[in-house]
Amino acid sequence: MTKHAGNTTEMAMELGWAMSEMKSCLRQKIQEKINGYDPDLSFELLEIIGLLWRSDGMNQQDIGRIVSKDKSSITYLISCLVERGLAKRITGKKDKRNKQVFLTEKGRQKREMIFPLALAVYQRAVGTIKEKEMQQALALVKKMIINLE
Amino acid sequence: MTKHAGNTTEMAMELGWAMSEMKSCLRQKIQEKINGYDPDLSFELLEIIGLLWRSDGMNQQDIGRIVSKDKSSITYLISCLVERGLAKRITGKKDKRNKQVFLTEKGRQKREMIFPLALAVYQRAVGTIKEKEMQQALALVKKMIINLE
DNA sequence: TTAAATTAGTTTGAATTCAAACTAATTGGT
DNA sequence: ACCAATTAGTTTGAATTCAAACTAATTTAA
Repeated sequence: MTKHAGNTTEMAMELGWAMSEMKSCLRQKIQEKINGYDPDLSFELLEIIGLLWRSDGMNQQDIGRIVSKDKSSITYLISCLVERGLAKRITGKKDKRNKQVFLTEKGRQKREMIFPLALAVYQRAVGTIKEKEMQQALALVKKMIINLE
Repeated sequence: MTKHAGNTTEMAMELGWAMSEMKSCLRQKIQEKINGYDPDLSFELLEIIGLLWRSDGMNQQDIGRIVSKDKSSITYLISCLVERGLAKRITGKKDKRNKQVFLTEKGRQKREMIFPLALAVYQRAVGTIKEKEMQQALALVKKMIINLE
């Protein structure tokens, strides 16, 4: 393998670390903001309820696919949301194996206060980055995922 | 905020998901390969010992900074490596708060077999992606991190 | 039509994670 | 010189994570 190709692989490892750092920063910043309003809502729970805020009634499998968590983790986190009265599971009529997760009224209401806080952190992360640049980074990460499959 | 800027923030969220997916894929692929040789070495432990393979004698704080894990997680993972006879802690002479983590002979030997496996997965992820493209993605993620600080 | 294979979600067990509080050591301010 | 503030790492507790095995339901193959 050429030195050139070696550099790209080296950068891929650095990208992995940078990605971990970015996720860690986002998580801390967002958690800090949420704690002021709802200390019982963790960043992990927010990832799930955030999906429901944008698309109520998703099934567990789809939720797991989007956030890339094991289905047993999804079961655990959804149970936490249910325990907190923020969501409920409804068994599918057509396929009883399927369970759709819907927001409760309380869960919907949380959106009003919490979503703008999380959004603001993402906006801050974006700063002056241009849409074209973000698009290219997204496409590259997706390409790497495809290469791994 | 303009629609344009809204799209970039939306893409930043998608980037977050894609990054989680990529990490999950890397982790599974690498773990599969390692399991054939050393089922006792998890991907998480590999992240740490991998750093030591490239830079023996790092202190715990620096290790934590690079992989973006809480210092208590670093304590836990290093203890696991020590338990497995792969690493040892040496207290710094100049600053007794500091502990450097060195590989044992056994830990060094693991590199020979394991490192190429992990490297191959990264190489596969890179595929035909060019150095310039990877560089741009890395720069963007780093910019987002800076924007969050 | 029946049975095997597959799928969606749950349970279990252990590993990994982080926040908070702690100890011990060093640094900085007076 | 002394003490407060800070730092590096550890401990504790609880949350989160995934792999494996499970149950129940659906799909596929014979």
